[in-house]
Amino acid sequence: MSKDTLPGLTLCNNAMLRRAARKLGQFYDDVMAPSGLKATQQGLLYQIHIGNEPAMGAIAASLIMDLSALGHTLKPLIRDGYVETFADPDDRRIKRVRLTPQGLVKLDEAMKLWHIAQQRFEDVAGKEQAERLRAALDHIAALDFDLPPAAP
Amino acid sequence: MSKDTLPGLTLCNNAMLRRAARKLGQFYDDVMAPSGLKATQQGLLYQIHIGNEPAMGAIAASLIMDLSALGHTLKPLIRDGYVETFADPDDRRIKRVRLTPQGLVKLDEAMKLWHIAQQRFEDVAGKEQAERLRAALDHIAALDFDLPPAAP
DNA sequence: TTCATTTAGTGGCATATGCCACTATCTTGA
DNA sequence: TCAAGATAGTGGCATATGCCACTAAATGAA
Repeated sequence: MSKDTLPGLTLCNNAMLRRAARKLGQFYDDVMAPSGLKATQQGLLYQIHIGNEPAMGAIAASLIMDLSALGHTLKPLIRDGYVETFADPDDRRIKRVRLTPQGLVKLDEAMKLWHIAQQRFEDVAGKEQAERLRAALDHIAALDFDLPPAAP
Repeated sequence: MSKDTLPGLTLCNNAMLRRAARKLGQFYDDVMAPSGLKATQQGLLYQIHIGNEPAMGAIAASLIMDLSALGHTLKPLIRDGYVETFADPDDRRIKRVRLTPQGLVKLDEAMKLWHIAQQRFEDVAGKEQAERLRAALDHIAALDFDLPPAAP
């Protein structure tokens, strides 16, 4: 196969996913910029908000994110006073997370912008398509890629 | 609306996209680990390979990636001797990129692993579904979110 | 030709994410 | 009860990505 006829990156599921994520991330970030939050941060604040003072591990699990990555991502939000953590009294290994009052205010502000971005996306991409896409992405996130171990 | 009944993050197109990207990225990275390349690096090497000594701007455009981000991402690959750059003789602003011989060898090695990951993904997710997903993602990447300027 | 404008990249700074080694806690089995 | 093993997070290091200010080079208009 000559190099000139090689298929592009459109064949790689992972590459396409990342590429679309960059595109959409830029758009959502753009719209959210006035709040001073990135879309990822807004999403994280929201996840904390809807959780019941969730443990870090629980947040990481629902976002399918490495626990240490979550810790890093949380740092600027704690530094800026939007989030605070406290040890679970029943198990001091567990660190729980909650929004501060300012965090709640900031989340409200960010959610307004999020709605704008979300609406604009669905206007452009189509509401049905967006819904199907989210379902497909949720499905992927739930897949199990482990090879079944040889049954004993 | 009570906090307990708030919808989860499954409603945000961007959050779902990032979440799926983390999941799939972890899987592809896992499979590619023996090559010492991350999936992103393999994708970048491939993109350089199929291009005709592409300019940095051209690569960034096809990957929908910030030009400076591409520059950063390229650094470890240059440091490890897989990629080299040279100024375009006709326009010295332009910097072109190509694989070194070792880069080509490494890409071959990585592509073998990529095929395994890709195959496994399509086994688990379904070949048809994967194809539809890639098409949907490509569609999103091509969208234009700009609000139409008020017609003069 | 000359200077303003546009184009292509770079470098610095900041967030996003992951892996690994290590610490602090719980849990459990002897 | 106590030591081995499992759990939850942290910190360090590395890559992934973006924005902004700045430089170099080409283009275009006066």
